[in-house]
Amino acid sequence: MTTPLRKDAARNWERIVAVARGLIDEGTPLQLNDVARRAGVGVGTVYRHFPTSEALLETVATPCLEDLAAQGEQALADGDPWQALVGFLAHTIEAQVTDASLSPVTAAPTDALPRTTELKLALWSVGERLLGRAQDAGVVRANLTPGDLVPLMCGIAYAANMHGSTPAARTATAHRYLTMLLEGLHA
Amino acid sequence: MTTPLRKDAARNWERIVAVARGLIDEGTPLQLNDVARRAGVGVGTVYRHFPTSEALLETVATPCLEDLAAQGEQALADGDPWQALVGFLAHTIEAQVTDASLSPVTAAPTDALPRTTELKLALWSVGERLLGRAQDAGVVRANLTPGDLVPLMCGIAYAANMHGSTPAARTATAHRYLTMLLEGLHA
Amino acid sequence: MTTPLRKDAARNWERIVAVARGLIDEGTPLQLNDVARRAGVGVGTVYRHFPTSEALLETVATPCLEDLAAQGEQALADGDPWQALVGFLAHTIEAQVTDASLSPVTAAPTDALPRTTELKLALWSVGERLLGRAQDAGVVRANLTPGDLVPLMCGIAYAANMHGSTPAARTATAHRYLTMLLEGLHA
Amino acid sequence: MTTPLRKDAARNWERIVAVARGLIDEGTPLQLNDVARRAGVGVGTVYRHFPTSEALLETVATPCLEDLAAQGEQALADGDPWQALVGFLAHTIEAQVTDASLSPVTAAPTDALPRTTELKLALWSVGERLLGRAQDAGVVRANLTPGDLVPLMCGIAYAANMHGSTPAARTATAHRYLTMLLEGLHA
DNA sequence: CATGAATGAGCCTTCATTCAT
DNA sequence: AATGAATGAAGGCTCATTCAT
Repeated sequence: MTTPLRKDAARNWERIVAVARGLIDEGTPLQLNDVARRAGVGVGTVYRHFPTSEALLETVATPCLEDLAAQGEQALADGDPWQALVGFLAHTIEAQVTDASLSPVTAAPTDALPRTTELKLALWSVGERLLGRAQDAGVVRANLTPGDLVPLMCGIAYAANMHGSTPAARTATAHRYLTMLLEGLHA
Repeated sequence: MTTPLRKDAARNWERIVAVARGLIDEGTPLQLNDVARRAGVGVGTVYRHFPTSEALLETVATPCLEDLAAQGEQALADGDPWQALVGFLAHTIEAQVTDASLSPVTAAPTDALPRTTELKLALWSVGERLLGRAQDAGVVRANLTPGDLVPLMCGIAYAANMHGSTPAARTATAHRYLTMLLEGLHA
Repeated sequence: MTTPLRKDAARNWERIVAVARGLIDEGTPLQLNDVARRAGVGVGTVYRHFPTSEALLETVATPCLEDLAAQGEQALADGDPWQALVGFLAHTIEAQVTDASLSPVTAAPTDALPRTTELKLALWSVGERLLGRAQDAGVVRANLTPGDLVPLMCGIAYAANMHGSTPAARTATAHRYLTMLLEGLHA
Repeated sequence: MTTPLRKDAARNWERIVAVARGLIDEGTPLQLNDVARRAGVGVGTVYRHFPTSEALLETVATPCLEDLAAQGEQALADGDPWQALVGFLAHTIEAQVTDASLSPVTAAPTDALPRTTELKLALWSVGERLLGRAQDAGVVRANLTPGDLVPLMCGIAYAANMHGSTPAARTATAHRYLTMLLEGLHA
């Protein structure tokens, strides 16, 4: 139940997040001073909205995480447990490879924003359920546990990022690696 | 044709590398000033031996890389192409997961020491030959290329590090992930 | 269109420039750390106001350069072309000999502040016009070009500084040397 | 009465001076470590021969100073006092403009080597005698004192160095400036 | 709420000089 | 005599964070 922001405060918030998004996309390290300057806003303002750079980073990543969670929920409605799981995982790594804000957030052992923790849990839970369904249906081996999903997706994204230099190449490689892995898991 | 170091210089070199090894193991960032202080040596001495922290890092990583390369060569002598490849890859991720100096060196697009480049190339070449043999023998699918090996090993190590907190757990997980992947690649 | 500084910022700015002025006068090399300490200000503050020591040096020199430029403009109003030129040149070397911030700025092939470049150009232009008038009036030989003025003034200042140790002696010597030179140029 | 150097020591001495000469010519700052490395000699050796970089610099400058002193002595034999003085001064600035080791030595208020002091005095004395002869002969105004000669030559060299970028241009300019000055002094 | 000036710890690096070998 | 490793003071600069305005 957050108090709605004043109109000008909201505008600043938007600007800051937009600038941060841009910096992350171009691989520039997130420095709050820098963000403030580019957003045409005082440092203090940035600090008020985002006490740490992690908070800002997580804010940038949030929409993408929400998207993934939503897609996971939809996947649960899919009649084919195998397709549902595979589709969800494919979405996941694609996001990881495409959106540079994701890896650091996923890898961080601790979160700056409660919302991030919430979303991570949600994703974990969706994965668990999708995996459970698939294993119950006998289409995925038993030696894969819910806790493996996130690390494996991150690992594949990491590998794909090492391999390819253009976003397109990275996406293609990520899918290839995912397929290899899934073939080893398909029962 | 490196001139052998004077005895005192050698002692300092050893100390510095040992301190660096310790810092890396405990996850402390490698700062040359810090290294100097802990090694009980002037900053200048560290800089004389290692012009950059990358050079020091690579020096720490070198023995491990040499080991891997040697094991790879031995694997080539193995009569079973599948076992040879699998064994080599297992050694590789185990090293990555065990020795914190390895990942940054492997991931770096450029090397500080020529020796590092040499070793990386050697490892790449060994991997290529082991993979080639296995594919020629028809035991590994064709959709895996030599260029995939390094990224995949790094990715698995990354995943295993995310998953487990103790070295032992990480090693076990890494092996499990490798096995999953290999099952998908076994022809 | 410079935004006027906040009151406290302005006070720091003044302090810093004052300290720099003092250091230059006593021949101490300008080191921003040192300036900060003496001004009772954080290093960062100095760096915020003056990104390099050259910028600070030029800031110190600016008022003097502005003065010279103004005097040059006034000289252009003088009815006697010879007196106008001589007067301007006399002011110039006097300044060079008196104010230690000037020589390094004049000698530098490149400027840190746009304002400095502006002022140098203005001075060059005034000199050119004064010389042109004098040559047109036939009171100065033709073998002197506008480009000679700055080097010659600097050279005379340099010579006067070598010769005398007290400011007064240096000023006197500078005038004497200027006179010698002008006698060789008077037509 | 210096003890003659051992043959190898002499060879090192030569090498060091030659390297220093080169560095000065190319405008590189004289750092004894650097000199040692380039000369293929230990730092200690350089320090043994030249306790400070000034000593080395002066050693490099010495032959040129000796040359000037010799030319001054010859000039004293010239029947024409004006020509003798002018020729000597011309040689002097030409040397200053051509040989980068000279200005710092001439400008330094204190010398590292006794030989340097000796040579400076000799030059001063020659100048004084040449000037005296010319003033006695009534061809040079009285308002020029012996103590002015060195500063003026240095000042002209300084001016010429500011003006021209190639050695040839600098030499030409230096002569032009000298001529201007002499015209003002010719009686 | 917003601003952005100020802070200063902290890291990096160079270089003159010494001294054990 | 020569060597060159070692030293560490000294200076340069950045950046996360605070707080007066």
